[in-house]
Amino acid sequence: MLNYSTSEENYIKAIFHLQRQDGTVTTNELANELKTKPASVTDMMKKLKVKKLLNYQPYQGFRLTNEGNKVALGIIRRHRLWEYFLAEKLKFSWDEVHEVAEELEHVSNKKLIDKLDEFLGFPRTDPHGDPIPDANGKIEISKKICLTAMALNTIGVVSSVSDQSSEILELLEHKKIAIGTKLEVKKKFEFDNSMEVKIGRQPAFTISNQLAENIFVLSN
Amino acid sequence: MLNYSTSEENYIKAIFHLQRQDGTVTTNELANELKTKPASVTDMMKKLKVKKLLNYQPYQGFRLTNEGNKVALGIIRRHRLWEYFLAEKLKFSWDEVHEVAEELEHVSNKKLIDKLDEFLGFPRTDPHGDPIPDANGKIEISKKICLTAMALNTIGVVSSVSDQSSEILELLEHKKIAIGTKLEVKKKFEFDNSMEVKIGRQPAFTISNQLAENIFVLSN
DNA sequence: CTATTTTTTTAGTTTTGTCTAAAATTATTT
DNA sequence: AAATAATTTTAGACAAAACTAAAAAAATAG
Ligand SMILES: [Mn+2]
Ligand SMILES: [Mn+2]
Ligand SMILES: [Mn+2]
Ligand SMILES: [Mn+2]
Repeated sequence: MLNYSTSEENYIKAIFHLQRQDGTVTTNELANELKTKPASVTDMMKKLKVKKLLNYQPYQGFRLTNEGNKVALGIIRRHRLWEYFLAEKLKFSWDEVHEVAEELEHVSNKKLIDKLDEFLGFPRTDPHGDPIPDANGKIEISKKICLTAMALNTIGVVSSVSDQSSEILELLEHKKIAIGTKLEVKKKFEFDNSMEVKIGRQPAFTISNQLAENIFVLSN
Repeated sequence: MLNYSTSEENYIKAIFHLQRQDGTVTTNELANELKTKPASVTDMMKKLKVKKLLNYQPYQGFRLTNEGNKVALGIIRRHRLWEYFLAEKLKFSWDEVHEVAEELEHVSNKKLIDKLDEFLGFPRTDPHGDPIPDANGKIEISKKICLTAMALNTIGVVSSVSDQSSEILELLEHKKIAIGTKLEVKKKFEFDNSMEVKIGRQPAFTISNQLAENIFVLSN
């Protein structure tokens, strides 16, 4: 497998994540995700097309080819293994690991990553509950669902929070919700899509729809 | 402390190492070390001068400023900590670690490196016996000396080999010399600067000057 | 079905780091 | 000390990755 620049890798990974949700990815979407300008995206899409990582016809949006998906899974493997290493071995907290892994993921030495995987005991998920692809690029289907999608009276373990702003962290701290917290959904209100949840035997409390949309749990 | 590009860091580190030996470093020396062209070196020297990392007057060679030395020690700290991690935790052999550390050293997140240092138990030397600068950039003086500089009948522990070619490794393997081997110098010959050495109680054997110049030991 | 708005692409620059070829400077011989 | 050789710098070009402004295409509204 060839080697790609840091910039190319960041584009490839972003496309991979966006196409999970949207099928085909658009120029503006990707520019927004990578905090760059649409013109820069178009330039890179031409490059990735030449390298056969991308299906792209002008104005038609883009998807990764099979080869592109393989490359993306390699980057995600490196990212998540480093996240696990940082949290588990270096005792970083779960909200600090992403930024550092964003750089470490670009050191692409196969032996390094496979030995790291072994050293870590072949972990199945990263500190956010996302599955780690194996050495062949195989990845389990994520069991994470959004809090808004949970059935009533079922318990889920908080595994990740999509927004990483300090505002959401402040609110989560106030509500005593952290990664690992067990939440039970007791009621949902049609009017504003707010919900009441419980932690263990404590009294139920209310969560707004905006907050619930950003909380993901591993269910039963 | 500011952030520098991978390319800048590679130049800074190379100057640091060359000036240990030579006092002031020349354009050709550095070009040769970094496998680049003299014109590229001159360009970069101008940049590093503007950033006040370098004392440089055209045609006069260059030296790092105090600030430049500090930056270099930070890079060397990262490099050697990663080398230690690769050898000690991931079980890389001593001749494989350098190449990977050459990339990892450019991920410059202070917390990452200080936590890594702690995780590793604050090691004092890397797998080649070279001292690791502490978080403040303090570094012990290396006790490594060249095999050619050893006194007769003293024992030294092989700690590094400056050449890393497969040719030298083949020869070292044949002579049963590895990192950690205890060598005793028994005789030196003026004619070709070859020497006779012993490993433990085994019979003495001959080492050429070219080979001896590339072997470094920690003595008593 | 036009007209307007939004999205995307193109054209032309900029910055960083590299290179080759030529010019300038310094070092070494004779 | 002048000629020659070696080293270093400059000038000009190029590739990667970004940007701004303008043009082109697609989507949406009236
Ligand atoms: Mn990244
Ligand atoms: Mn993650
Ligand atoms: Mn390096
Ligand atoms: Mn080393």
